Amino acid sequence: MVGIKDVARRAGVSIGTVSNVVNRPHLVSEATRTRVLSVIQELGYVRDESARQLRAGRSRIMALLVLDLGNPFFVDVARGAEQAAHGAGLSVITCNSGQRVDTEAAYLAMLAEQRVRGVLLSTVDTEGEGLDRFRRSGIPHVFVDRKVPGDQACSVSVDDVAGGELAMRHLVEAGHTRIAFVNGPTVLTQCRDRQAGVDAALASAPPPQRHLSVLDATGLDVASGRDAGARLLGMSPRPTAVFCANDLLALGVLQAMVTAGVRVPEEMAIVGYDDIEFAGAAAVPLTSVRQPAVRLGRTAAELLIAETESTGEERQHEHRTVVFTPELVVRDSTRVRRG
Amino acid sequence: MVGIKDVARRAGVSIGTVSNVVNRPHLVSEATRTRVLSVIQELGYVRDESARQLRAGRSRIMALLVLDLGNPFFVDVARGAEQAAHGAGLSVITCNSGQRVDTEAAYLAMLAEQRVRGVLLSTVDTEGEGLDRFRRSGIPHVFVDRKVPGDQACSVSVDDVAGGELAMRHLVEAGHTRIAFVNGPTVLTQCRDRQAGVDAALASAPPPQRHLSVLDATGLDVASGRDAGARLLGMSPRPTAVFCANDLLALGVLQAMVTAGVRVPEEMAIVGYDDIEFAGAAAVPLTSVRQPAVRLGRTAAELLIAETESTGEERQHEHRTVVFTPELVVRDSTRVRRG
DNA sequence: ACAGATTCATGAAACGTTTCAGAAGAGCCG
DNA sequence: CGGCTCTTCTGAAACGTTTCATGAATCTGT
Repeated sequence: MVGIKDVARRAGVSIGTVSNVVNRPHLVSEATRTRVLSVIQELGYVRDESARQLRAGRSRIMALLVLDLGNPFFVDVARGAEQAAHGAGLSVITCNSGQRVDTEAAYLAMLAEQRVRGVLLSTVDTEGEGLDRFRRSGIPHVFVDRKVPGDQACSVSVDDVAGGELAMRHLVEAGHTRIAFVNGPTVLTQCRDRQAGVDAALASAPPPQRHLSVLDATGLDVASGRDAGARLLGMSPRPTAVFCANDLLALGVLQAMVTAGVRVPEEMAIVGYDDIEFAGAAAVPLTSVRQPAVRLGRTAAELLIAETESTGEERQHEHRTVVFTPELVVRDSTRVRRG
Repeated sequence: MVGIKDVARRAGVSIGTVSNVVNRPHLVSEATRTRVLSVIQELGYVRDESARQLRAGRSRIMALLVLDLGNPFFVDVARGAEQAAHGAGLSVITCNSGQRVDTEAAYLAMLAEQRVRGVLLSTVDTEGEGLDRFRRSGIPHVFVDRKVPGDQACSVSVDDVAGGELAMRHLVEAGHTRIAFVNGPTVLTQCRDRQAGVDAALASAPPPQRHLSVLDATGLDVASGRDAGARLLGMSPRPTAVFCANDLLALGVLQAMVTAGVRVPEEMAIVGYDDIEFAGAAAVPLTSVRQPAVRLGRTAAELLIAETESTGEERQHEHRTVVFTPELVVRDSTRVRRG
């Protein structure tokens, strides 16, 4: 593999000069610069980033570790992060843990060894071994979609308690009294918070008393939603409304209802969460709690960039905690149609 | 930042020994090994991968460069690739070009500088500057979802011509004579091939003559599909069936139809492509051409691993070209319902 | 007790860059 | 012409690992 030495020899200059041509072209005379560049072209020289990084000390890569790329919500987060990162001349690499703690830990270890410039974290783990070790590695990081005490790290999130409340209040106000909540794995703070919102909404609701059934789904995907839907169908008395922790779950529940011939929303109202693009295109367009996903990713990346820059120059970095507010988007799945 | 030296000093051994503890533990006595490990633990030492890679010569990262993560098809491809890569002890990083040629070129350059172990390529570019330079860098790579002559590189793809033919023949057999084809950007070979399949199906169809309108969408996403749907609605005489190069386009077209009150499939039959999970959950479940996405990714990664291993030991590597066959999944969007 | 194996630890070279102090030459001023 | 400054280039020292030849110490069998 051709290295900087080969270029130097061939162009009849020192390796320092070649390096300057690549990194600080203004320090090199027009003549030598073009000569060196043409040799680089000719030999197909590609700088070895590991050597560069070893010496220069910093990487130009920002990583994004997400819970599940199968959820379009996180794809939007990634989009936002890329916008901001590219603006700052950084490349973004995405790592998908698929909500597996061990995969997540493996990625965290890899990113730490890689000495990435910074990492955007959306992890399952909140205080396990893997995450802990990573945090001690000293690599700048920002939590995405999880609120974290401001003295520990920056974080950008959406108020999940408020979101859960929004959804449940909507169902309560529509007059439902037997309501189900299909929650995802409660190891996820998002799921716990949304449930807290649900509970709060019910606690503050005016009489009469509502009955809430909580169904725990095994995952946050469409298949788990179908399972939950089947269980829902078997209940008696059957709830008349269901709030799902996630649009994917909601889509699965919806499929189960459609297949079983249960009319939505007349016999079963459904509310999802995230307002992914496919929610509005579903068999029955889904009412959902919208989160500003792209903005979440962009803001997180901006915070991360600010942090990596500040730690270099000033001594101090003040962690920031940004919390966005979710918004309810009402569609047919909870709206009894006229006519 | 704590390095191998610090560990060595603190444990009272040489740096070579520390390295052995980490990489070839069997060469180190039980006693020193545990002592060194506990120091590593205590100091929170994390190996610097750039130094390691510089010396050891090879990375342990496989990259996947995809056209568009917003398309669940590619997320499935990524899933498959991860399965195979993890099996071989490699980490996968995903880079999303979003179909922008310049972003793509930037990622390719980054991956080359990074001296990644290998790259799975799903690019817009087929013979541009960026891709060319990357290929000359000598990093092993396998083309995913694009067939490439076997003397150039390995590739794993699905027969897009056959897929296009499958879809169009289905519409012809259902008796449609005014048919539209909503195609994506024709810079993509996938789109060109699917169109070729469409043409072939029409050419070989028995009389009467069919009329085909080709609409070029600006992207391969839902929004572009809505645009195309609007154009479709404005045509007169309006086609009675439409085949979309992509499920996302199809979902957009479907939305436009539903919004305009055009009944699907009675007034407008729709066929999509990819059979993403959301296709079956759509307002009207979509007929679609299914591709084995996960298998595509897995096979490609396996080929890549084989290539990286063979070039090390033997001198020869025989490029392989794998082509899968797509399959038509018929759903309500083309099936006139009984009753 | 001794040669030969075996086990374990060491020290230094190498990997391909970046960076920096300084040399060489050119241009300018008095 | 001597002393400046400027521009341009050089050579060597780092960066933090891995790896390998070498050496010291212990074990094995006779």
